[in-house]
Amino acid sequence: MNSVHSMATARRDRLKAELRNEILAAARDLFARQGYESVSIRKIAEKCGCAPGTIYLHFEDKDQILSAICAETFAILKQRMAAISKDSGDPLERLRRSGRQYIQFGVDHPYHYIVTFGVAPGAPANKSDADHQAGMECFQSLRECVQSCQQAGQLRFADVEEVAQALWATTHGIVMLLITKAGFPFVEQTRLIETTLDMAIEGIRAR
Amino acid sequence: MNSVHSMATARRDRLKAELRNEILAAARDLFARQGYESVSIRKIAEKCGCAPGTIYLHFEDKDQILSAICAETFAILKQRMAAISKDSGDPLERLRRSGRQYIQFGVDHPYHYIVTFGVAPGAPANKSDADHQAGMECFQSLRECVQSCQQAGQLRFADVEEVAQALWATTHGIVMLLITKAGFPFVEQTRLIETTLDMAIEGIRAR
DNA sequence: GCACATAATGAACAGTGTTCATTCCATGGC
DNA sequence: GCCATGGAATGAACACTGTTCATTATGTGC
Repeated sequence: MNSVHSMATARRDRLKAELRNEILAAARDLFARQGYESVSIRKIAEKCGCAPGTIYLHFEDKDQILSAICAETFAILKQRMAAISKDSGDPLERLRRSGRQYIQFGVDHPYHYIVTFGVAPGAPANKSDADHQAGMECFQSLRECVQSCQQAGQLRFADVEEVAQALWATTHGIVMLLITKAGFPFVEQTRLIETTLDMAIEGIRAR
Repeated sequence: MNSVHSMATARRDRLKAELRNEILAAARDLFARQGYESVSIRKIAEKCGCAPGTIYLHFEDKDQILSAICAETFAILKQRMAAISKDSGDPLERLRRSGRQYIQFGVDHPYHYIVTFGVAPGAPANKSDADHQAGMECFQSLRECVQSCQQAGQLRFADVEEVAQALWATTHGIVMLLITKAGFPFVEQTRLIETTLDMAIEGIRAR
């Protein structure tokens, strides 16, 4: 074979990519239904009709499967956040929508959120840089929203970075609470989220 | 033996409680250092010099060990929070001190905090009632602080529970961020904490 | 038809949480 | 002192986990 891009090679690659997608689809469904820890490689293999070992031809390890799913999902979040940050209208209201979007995303995709933002401190070397990169890009949109609020003179604070980080803490906090303390008798979720957003927005608004 | 409370029985009970505490101590240390998932029953058993099976004479399962540790941490925090909630002075300022104390506790005891508040999701049917109870009691002080703010007419919101939970989310968020994202280029820590507290307090203050 | 490269396999390995028949041993009665 | 008793401790065993790797199958190019 003198060419790397023969007809047959292309076909093989397509088939390989197909199985990869089947594995991802199976894993996505099982993770969402039963949680990451409860889903074994063998369960994923069975669901997509291949042997356990085969999965390791497509993914380095179990974590990489979750990472791949996260990458997909976070691409969506990044897109939504970026879209909002480019909207017109009152900057503070844009900031509120941005926060709402962020929180909603975390609540809707708890496992993806945990992997990217909720890693334990003791873990050595932790997750891949790609995971962090995706998360940081989402934060950038929030930063831009705060920036435009300040430029419109609507901020009570001088330091944009400071406010952006405080807002991140707030939204991150409510997501983590709702995710990890699901058993706690929280007030109705939407109402709690709106109150938190209101508190945060009114807390940074210029007087 | 005609009495259930003989001298010998008391001694046996004391020895049993001692081993229980040794197991807890070993588990607390290992969980904090390596994380819940990475610590096996056998590792705990080895560290406190007993057989794996012995642990199941003192705890129903691995989750129950974590629950017991969480209870301890809740107790410490509850004590500190309760002390502040009984202080005198401006209610909103008391609330600010309360939040500061909570955040400081988390930052000072990152591993305990993580073990108690940062557990992964997906737990089937979630935690025991004992965990809920401990959490409620700990949260009660914050609730009381918010309550007295409202009674003093200093609250912009009507629902005390709602505000208390939103404040919890905010403080929890900054603790988790500072702990789990230690590598992120945060603004100077004290300044970030004070800004966040300021944002929250000003966000709920009556106009 | 044959050789070759790659994909797929599934048994095997070291680990996990948990169980349970067995052993140990301090205690109480004689 | 000796023995029976009952709870505490054991550790082998079970069914599972993520992961590896020698082996097998399969589609491709000549």
